[in-house]
Amino acid sequence: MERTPPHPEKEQFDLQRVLEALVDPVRRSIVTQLDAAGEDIACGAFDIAVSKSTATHHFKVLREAGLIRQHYVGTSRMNALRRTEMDQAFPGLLDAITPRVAEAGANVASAARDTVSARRLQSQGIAAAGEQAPDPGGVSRQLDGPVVRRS
Amino acid sequence: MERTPPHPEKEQFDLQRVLEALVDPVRRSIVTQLDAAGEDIACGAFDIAVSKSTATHHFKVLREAGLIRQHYVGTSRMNALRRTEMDQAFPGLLDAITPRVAEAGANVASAARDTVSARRLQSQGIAAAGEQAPDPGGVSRQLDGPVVRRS
DNA sequence: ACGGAAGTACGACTATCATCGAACTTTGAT
DNA sequence: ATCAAAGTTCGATGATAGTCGTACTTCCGT
Repeated sequence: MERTPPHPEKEQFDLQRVLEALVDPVRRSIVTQLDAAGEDIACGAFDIAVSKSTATHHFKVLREAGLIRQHYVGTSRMNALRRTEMDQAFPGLLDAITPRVAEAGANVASAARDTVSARRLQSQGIAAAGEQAPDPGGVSRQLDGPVVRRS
Repeated sequence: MERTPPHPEKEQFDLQRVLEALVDPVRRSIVTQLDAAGEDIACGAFDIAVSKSTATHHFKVLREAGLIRQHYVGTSRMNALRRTEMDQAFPGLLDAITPRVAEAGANVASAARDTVSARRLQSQGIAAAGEQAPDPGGVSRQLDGPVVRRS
């Protein structure tokens, strides 16, 4: 491999694609973790509750939307948030969906209140990664095997 | 009827729900038109290329996400953008997805570049409402009959 | 050279959702 | 009273996208 996968240019960023990428809780979680870390993170080092193949899919969607930049380091694929470029393309967007850490007198209902919305998560058996999710099933960080799909 | 449908409180706004509402091009177009108009608009007065029943569905999703407020005036259902509340709940979000009208020296790639993404639109036979969409099919504003679905 | 680690690719399965038409309701004119 | 306008509700349908497992590829130690 070695050859870095295709990344869109900043000028080619498409709002529709970006939103489609960000609407998925798992992908938004990836973006959030990258934003919080402030440094590159390997695909396998994320706290997400999906199988490897599914994770690959999510990273691909994020990359094609221009949200992350990927490059290899050994067998590991590192991911970096394309903060600056995204901010230039769609000012305020990442800030809006990134959990705020309690903003002084500001409203409480920020992205921090994003409980990773149990709704679709429950219906698909996804364990809420970080946040304050109730996590009724007790699952929260599987090692290798993906999430059990009830029903 | 008369009785106004259920609207979520500002404190109940959920990022996941809001994003799911905004990811649809038709719904985002509705929000955009409301934002541009600055005043209430009746359901039937929007420039969207879907049938009435589908439109009803979209308005419901927007309302349940807290993006719009609906109330009856005669047989017409008026829609208002809940700008202030949304801005308090998720600062910058609406600004980020609302087409900017060329912002001085700022980057060009703003939400204005959202060509309503032909991608899924084409695949579903949706006519791009406003914007600068190519609109290959020539359809752009159906009176009553909805969009033809090719294949 | 071998084996494991880290991902990717591919095909299959499901659930969701945008869409429509037809039937129904409500309201305001005529 | 009647009618039309404006929406809603109710299935049905079709496409998309998230998910998984298996098989395959690459790279790095040992």
